[in-house]
Amino acid sequence: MTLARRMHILGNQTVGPAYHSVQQTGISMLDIKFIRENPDLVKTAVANKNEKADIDHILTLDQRRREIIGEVESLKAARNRATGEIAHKKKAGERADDAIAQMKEVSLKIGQLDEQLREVEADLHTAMSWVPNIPHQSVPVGKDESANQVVREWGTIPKPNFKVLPHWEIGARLGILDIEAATRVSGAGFYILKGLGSRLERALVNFMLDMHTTDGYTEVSVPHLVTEDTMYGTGQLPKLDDDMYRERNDGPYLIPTAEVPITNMFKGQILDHADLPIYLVGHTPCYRREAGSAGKDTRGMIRVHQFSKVEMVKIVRPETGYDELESLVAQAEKVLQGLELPYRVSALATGDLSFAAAKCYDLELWAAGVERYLEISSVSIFEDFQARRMNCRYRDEDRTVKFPYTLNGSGLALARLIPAILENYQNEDGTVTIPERLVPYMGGIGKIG
RNA sequence: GGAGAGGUGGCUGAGUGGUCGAAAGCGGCGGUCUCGAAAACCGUUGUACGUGUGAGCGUACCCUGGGUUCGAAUCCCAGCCUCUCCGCCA
Repeated sequence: MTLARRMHILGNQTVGPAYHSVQQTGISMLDIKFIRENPDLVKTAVANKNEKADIDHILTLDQRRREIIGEVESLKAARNRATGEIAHKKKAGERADDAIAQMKEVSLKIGQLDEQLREVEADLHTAMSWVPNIPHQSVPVGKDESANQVVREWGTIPKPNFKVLPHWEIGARLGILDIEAATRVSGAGFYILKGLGSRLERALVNFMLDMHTTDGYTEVSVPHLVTEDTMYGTGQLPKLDDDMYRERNDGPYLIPTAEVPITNMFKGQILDHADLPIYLVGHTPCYRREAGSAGKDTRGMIRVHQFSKVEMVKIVRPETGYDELESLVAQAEKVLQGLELPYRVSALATGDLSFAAAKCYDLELWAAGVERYLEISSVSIFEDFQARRMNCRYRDEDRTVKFPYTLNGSGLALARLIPAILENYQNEDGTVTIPERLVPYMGGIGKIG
């Protein structure tokens, strides 16, 4: 299931905290000016994404905000002038009782207006935080995944002349996957890999990290616990609150993907244009409550609360953004091609697109045992949506400060990749062949069983 | 966990209630000089919001959030973070 679908299931939204540390007047996710000038375009985007942000309410608050600012700032200007005069008089040894008394009144009024402004801005910010990113014009319009478009397929789907066992069965028989033990330890929705199964996961991680770092990505090892405003920065909050684990009530969150800590490394920073593009790759566990998906994919390791994933992140100049998206997809595909696993690439429809994404490709690979396509990678571009939320900028050659584009893509998710290998590389005698490129990473072992 | 010190512009670092968005230096940018470069010298150099067609004008920002005051980088309170020492520990 995509992030988008998971979010739709969540439904009821509660108003989250104010995310003060990132909050800045006027900057939220979309530029308030953009909403002001293109209300209909934004409304259409909200509808196409099956979201329900109230744009008219935002416009009203924005109008009110500017009215108050006009009023309070002229009062402040007057006060600043008077204050300068008072200072002058005091210095000259004169009294300034009248002016001080007068300014006392003015300051009181300013305090009241500031309070009103604070409230309006808090409301505005909350409302803005629920406005999703606008889909790119190339994204197919459609209410759900049925409108997704397959853009290409690679490899041929094998048609074995024997019954391929689902991964949980072959895994159990080979003694490399122990779902029961995982349930004993942690409850439903976990997996334990043993022996060559665990070795296989490690081999895959190393294979992928080696490939990506060879291709110019810098490997990072990041925290799995992050603050609330970090979650806000990449767009998980406020919307996905119910789908994430959290340490107590106001403690840090467990990351649902390495995208979160890696992208937020640049939160609040002004990068130099020479630093761009930034390519990073990291391997972390991903923790997901999977709230709302109870009863789906209950068997095996397809849908679990914790899984391992290699994630790629890019921070790039806006003008290169969509080229970077294509090369990022290609990078994820390269892993599957290296493992000789057949897959297809789909462009997600507007209704299947995640809250923060402008465009997204899913890589789905065929799993012979469960006889269906599994989403193994999601490659997205967020344009400047995340950069705005994080307040991450870069200084361009002309010295102006701009928002970069951010992208990320799985490269890849282990809890989908391992089942695919166990099923697609399964032999009639119940053994599993190791993909050729992986054999060196398996210490020369070419077959399990 | 205990005890101290501290968080100022891209960086270093002054500033302890009043024309302070903030000295100075470094760095950056522009210029003079040069065949070119370095050095030297001169000039310039924050971000956001509001307003205006525009030059501009106004407001806010010295970790964050409150408070005191006619007026806060400067005083008070809370929080976050950093550093040093002690203790504990993978």
